[in-house]
Amino acid sequence: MPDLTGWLLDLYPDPQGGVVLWLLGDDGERRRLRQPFPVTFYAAGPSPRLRDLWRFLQTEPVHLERAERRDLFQGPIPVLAARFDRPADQPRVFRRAAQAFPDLTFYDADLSLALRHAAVFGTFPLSRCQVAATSDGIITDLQVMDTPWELDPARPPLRAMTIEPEVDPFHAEPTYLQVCAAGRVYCLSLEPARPLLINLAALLRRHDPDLVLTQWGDGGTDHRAGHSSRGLLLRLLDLAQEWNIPLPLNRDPQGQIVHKPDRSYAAYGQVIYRGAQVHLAGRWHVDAANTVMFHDYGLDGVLEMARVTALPVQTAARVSPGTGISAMQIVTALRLGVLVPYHKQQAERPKTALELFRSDQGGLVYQPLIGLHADVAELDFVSMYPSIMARFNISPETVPLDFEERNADFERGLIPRTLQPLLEKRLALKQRLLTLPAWDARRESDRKRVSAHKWLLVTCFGYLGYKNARFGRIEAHEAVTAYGRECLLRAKEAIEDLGGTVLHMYVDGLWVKKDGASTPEDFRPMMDEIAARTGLPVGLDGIYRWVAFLPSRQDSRLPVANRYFGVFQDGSTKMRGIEVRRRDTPAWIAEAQIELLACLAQAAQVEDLPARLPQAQRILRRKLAELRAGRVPLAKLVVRQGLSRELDAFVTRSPAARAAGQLAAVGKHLRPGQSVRFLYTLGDPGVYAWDLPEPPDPRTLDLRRYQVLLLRAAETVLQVGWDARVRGKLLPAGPFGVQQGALWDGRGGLIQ
DNA sequence: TCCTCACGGGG
DNA sequence: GTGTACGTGAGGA
Repeated sequence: MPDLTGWLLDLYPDPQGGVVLWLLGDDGERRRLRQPFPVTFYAAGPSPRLRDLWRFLQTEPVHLERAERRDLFQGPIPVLAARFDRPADQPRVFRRAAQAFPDLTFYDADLSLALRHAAVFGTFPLSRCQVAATSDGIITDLQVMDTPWELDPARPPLRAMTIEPEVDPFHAEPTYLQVCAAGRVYCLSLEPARPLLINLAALLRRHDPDLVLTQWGDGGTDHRAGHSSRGLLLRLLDLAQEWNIPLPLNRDPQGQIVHKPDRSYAAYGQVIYRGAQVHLAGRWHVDAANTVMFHDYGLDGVLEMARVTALPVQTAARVSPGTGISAMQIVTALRLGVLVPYHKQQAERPKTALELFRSDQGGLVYQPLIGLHADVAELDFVSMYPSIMARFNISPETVPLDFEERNADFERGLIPRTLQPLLEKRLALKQRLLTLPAWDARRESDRKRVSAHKWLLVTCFGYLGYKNARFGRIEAHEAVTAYGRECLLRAKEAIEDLGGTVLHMYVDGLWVKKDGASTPEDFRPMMDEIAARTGLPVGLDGIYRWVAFLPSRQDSRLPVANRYFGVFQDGSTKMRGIEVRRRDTPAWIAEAQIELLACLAQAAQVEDLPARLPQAQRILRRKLAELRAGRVPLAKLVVRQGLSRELDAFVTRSPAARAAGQLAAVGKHLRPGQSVRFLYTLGDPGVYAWDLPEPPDPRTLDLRRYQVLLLRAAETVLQVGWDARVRGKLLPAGPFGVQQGALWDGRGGLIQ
């Protein structure tokens, strides 16, 4: 076979030995190729125990030898190397070894084949490959011609097919599938099964898609049975078996369809639910309804995630960014010849009081000056924590060193090496976004790629602080936050030295005022000075015409960090920490708050704000009238809240728990991490779950409850122009005079 | 008044 | 096949 060039689509273990690679050739052919690819895991420990392990493994299909490899912290150590010509055997043999020798330390033992391949050949999903292969498809040479860091990689002519039922199976039983391929739409009735299967199989054969994009193809929970269920794809395969009609969902006839059950886990201080997964061989299955942050970064973001992490597309689509950055660290380690510790699943033990005390030092927060402020610049450090790790070479193996020492020439750590190209690519994409004209099709795609990078960078920091992480170390985590605080304080000094006032600081942002300064150029010297004093770049998020830092609701004399809203010079608004930003705020309330703020935003300067109040009051009265007249669509009044635990584990029956209870009563069991939707209703139990079979009765709506929610949200934004004692008088700065409830009479009525 | 629970932040 | 920490605010008891 002559040399082939094309894009790498997929890579997985070959049961016959080595790996299977799917290549989308420049000639448009999809080829299944095979490549010998031995993999090795290592064990370290006392010599007699390693000899025992050697004897233990002798009956297995493995080559054994003594060797020396580098541990990240200890440097070179003696190890027993176990090499497999058939990577498919490695997980099973390792499990046996780990069980029999729990006292030994294992390395490179639980690594995905794609990452190992990436470390050796530089492959990643959709990498441009040049391949020499024998006539029966065995690769003899493989060269990767590009890197994950290209801004404009050559776009492969991917074929996509979407398969979706017409409704979410959680809400109703679907009756047909809508299938789109090559610009055509087909509707396939789910009943009867025989023509469905024959037609779907024909479509799959005719279009032979590289990507099968579904809604609910993965599945999730079976709400009738209360356990994990078979999603759309598995149900189709069940049917195919029942009717004995082959359904070629897999492109690889010898490949397995991999099914992973659903689960709930704790992450980021909350519980997350992940539905069951179905992975195909030789083509990708992506379930848009079961893909982490698909709405945030879409298919472009998923492909970008796969490129930079080297995780297979189907995995990249479903894992959290934490796993993505971890994958990148693993590849870095493998390339450096550093051993990757086996990742034990340790139960998290409660932290001791000392640990709690130690970890108490997070980002620096400087309480804001409550009130309205004009001509305020918001300066943000760009990707602060990742930049600190890269700039000051903070990595588990390089801490502790103090701030000044950091500038000295130390060997680059594992984490900075991993982050550096990511930071550079993100910056380059962001810069290009600023220059691309609005009509350029690359804009949307770049935006999504930037978003995917952001999440990788953000989680890298959190991951450092997790004690079970492969390359985590709490001291490194603390070093990052310590540097962050140091940089923020240096920035404050720089601002004050140049005559500015810092109104508020929050982890990586500063809100700054300076007499006579109102344009970006006016703030430029400050930014340059901050960059010079900290070594980190700062960006100008914008200059507010006016911004309001809100007081605490519990005690209006106290400021709270990060509750504010304001209007930039270009007329756009920014809000943080208030009702609109919360996922559990009903759409109608959020829209009202946005409308009220848009009304205030028409004030070009602070002095014009009081004149906006009559208009704001009219908006509010109109909203209330809408509600009372029953003209608000019920869907816009739905509250959506996550559930952090199983139903019987709730100590207090919160509205969300009561709504979940109603669903459970009709057999729809929600698992931790899933969310429940409900309306506030009159009487007991005060809520009505949105997903109950019977539609809610609009007459039972708790209108007073919604009025309270509306007026509370209105009060949050209107207090800037409203004083309870001096009606309509503006309070330009300093504490607001408004008290909680000043706008309304407590019974849902508006104070006139 | 105290306790429980959900949420934010990053663009 | 994951991963922070902490403060605020709302609702229940």
